[in-house]
Amino acid sequence: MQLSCINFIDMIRRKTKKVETLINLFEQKNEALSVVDLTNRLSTQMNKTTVYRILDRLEQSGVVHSFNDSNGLRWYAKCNGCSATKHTDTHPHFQCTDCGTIECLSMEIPVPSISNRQINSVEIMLKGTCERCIS
Amino acid sequence: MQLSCINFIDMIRRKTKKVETLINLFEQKNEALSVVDLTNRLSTQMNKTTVYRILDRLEQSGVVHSFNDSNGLRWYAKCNGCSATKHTDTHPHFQCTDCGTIECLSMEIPVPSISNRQINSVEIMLKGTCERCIS
DNA sequence: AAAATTAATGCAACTTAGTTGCATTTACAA
DNA sequence: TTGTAAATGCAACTAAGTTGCATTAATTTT
Ligand SMILES: [Mn+2]
Ligand SMILES: [Mn+2]
Ligand SMILES: [Zn+2]
Ligand SMILES: [Zn+2]
Repeated sequence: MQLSCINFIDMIRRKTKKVETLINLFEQKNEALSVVDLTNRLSTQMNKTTVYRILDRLEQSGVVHSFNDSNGLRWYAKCNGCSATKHTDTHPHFQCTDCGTIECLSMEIPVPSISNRQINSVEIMLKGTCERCIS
Repeated sequence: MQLSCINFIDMIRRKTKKVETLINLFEQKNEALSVVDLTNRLSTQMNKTTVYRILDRLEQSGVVHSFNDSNGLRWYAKCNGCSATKHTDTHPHFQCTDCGTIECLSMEIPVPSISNRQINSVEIMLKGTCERCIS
């Protein structure tokens, strides 16, 4: 956990305090974080533009990857084994329609190829009710 | 083609000229249409608010379904065998990162269930280069 | 250590997709 | 024809995300 965090910092240009703050949030749980949530939670510590830019840098470094949910909001989740040059972690996500939480799933979902088309990435979002909201 | 179009109109409350215009656009190709594109193309024929509202009604009627692409734009595509009460057509989509076009795919991609979670829908987006842009 | 360079940040203004309220018009039924 | 409910237009609004530019902080060079 702590080790991978250090690896993360190695990938980006400057390991500032604010960058560390962002990375630590992603280390805590195996959940994605929405930018709206992050800018709110960090509003006293840094400007929202800074949040956007740090997330952008983290993505380019292969630390996190981004996607949009069906409400049009942008989310980020930590990558597993990606780098600045190789973004290969395309795990599926699960969003609870009750609480909005997005979990990162470790399952592999095989996708068939399509003739005459080049598939570069696959985004899979399962939607339903999460463990907490189901009971 | 023409028959299914008539079925479509039966599902919604009033078959106005503008509603027919929208439905006809979806009948033409097996491609999804972005709301931004639609409001632009129809800007001389109807207000953008009307476009949004008609699409909303068409979705509630089971004529089309909506989703968001990774650029945060909302898209609509025609449903296959859905109704106001049963939205079961969850076909995957393919978006070309060159031209932006989104195709509806007829393939079935099996998704495993997750313990302690209720999966209600699955959204799958393949990204890459389409037939036209690949050559 | 001081100066020079480069990256990171804050702030305000901006862009734009999508929504809302309300007045008006159109469609349909009584 | 009259009454009622749905559909539409228009303007104002909301909010996520972006951009430009001045300032600050970190790193490198001398
Ligand atoms: Mn990744
Ligand atoms: Mn459907
Ligand atoms: Zn939940
Ligand atoms: Zn293309």
